[in-house]
Amino acid sequence: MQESGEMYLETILILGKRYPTVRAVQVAEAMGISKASVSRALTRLKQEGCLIVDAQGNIAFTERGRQIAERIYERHLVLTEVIMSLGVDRETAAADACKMEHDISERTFRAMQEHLKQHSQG
Amino acid sequence: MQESGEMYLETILILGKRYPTVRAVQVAEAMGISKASVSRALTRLKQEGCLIVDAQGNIAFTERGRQIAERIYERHLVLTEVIMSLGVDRETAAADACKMEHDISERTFRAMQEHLKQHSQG
DNA sequence: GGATATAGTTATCCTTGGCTAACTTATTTC
DNA sequence: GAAATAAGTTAGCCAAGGATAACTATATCC
Repeated sequence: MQESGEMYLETILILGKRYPTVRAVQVAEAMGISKASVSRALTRLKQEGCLIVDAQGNIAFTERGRQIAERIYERHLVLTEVIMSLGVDRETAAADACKMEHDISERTFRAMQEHLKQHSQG
Repeated sequence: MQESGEMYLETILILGKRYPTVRAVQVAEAMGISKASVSRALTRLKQEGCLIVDAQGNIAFTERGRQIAERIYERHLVLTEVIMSLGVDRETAAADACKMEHDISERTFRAMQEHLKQHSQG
């Protein structure tokens, strides 16, 4: 799974928390890219078994797709908090988290999460 | 400057610390990519005013190129230490630092560096 | 000094991931 | 129900950044 695929899945997950249904045009709007690009990306993500799109154009996750999306979204939230705990403003922290969430190892992510727990509870 | 350009410059900087001269073939070897790819990348980096290659094939930095290389290399070293300070092994930390070094904002980087200072000095 | 090694370049191809333009298909709305 | 709007797809373009293959140029080794 490439960074861009993960970004699509994460965006769809977040849209799904706000709206009863999610369609391609909302993804394009949310990500600030053309609907042509979204259309092609959705085709790839369907082929990769991450998404299902019904006849009405409603986008749904497969189990695999949901797992990837939730993993990335959890990383996004935790990494944003970790960076903010160092004194960085929320907007900068979120932007940096959005890059890091795709890159870092499970080990480093868990270590950062653990560090946050220690320092937010203590 | 794209991530890949930064990786070339960082690699050349590190090779320059170990060897009196640096040539394309060493860069290819160090990065594990073909010399054709290196050749084309060096052409781009020359055009962007980051590198100079003499008639013998020796690669040298311009001021601009050196600044980019050193900025990334400093990030690499500091981020590796930051991640290791969370209990992650050096190899994993270095691999993650290698991704993060290209992505994160100056603000977040400095905050991480500051955090490391506090916690290493005690 | 001629054959082999090594180094570097060029041409061509691939994939990813953007774009616009043009088309089709739905859905509204009068 | 016809026209207009919205949604989605397809085709073709671009740049980045990899790859091979084939070539040139330069060392090095009998």
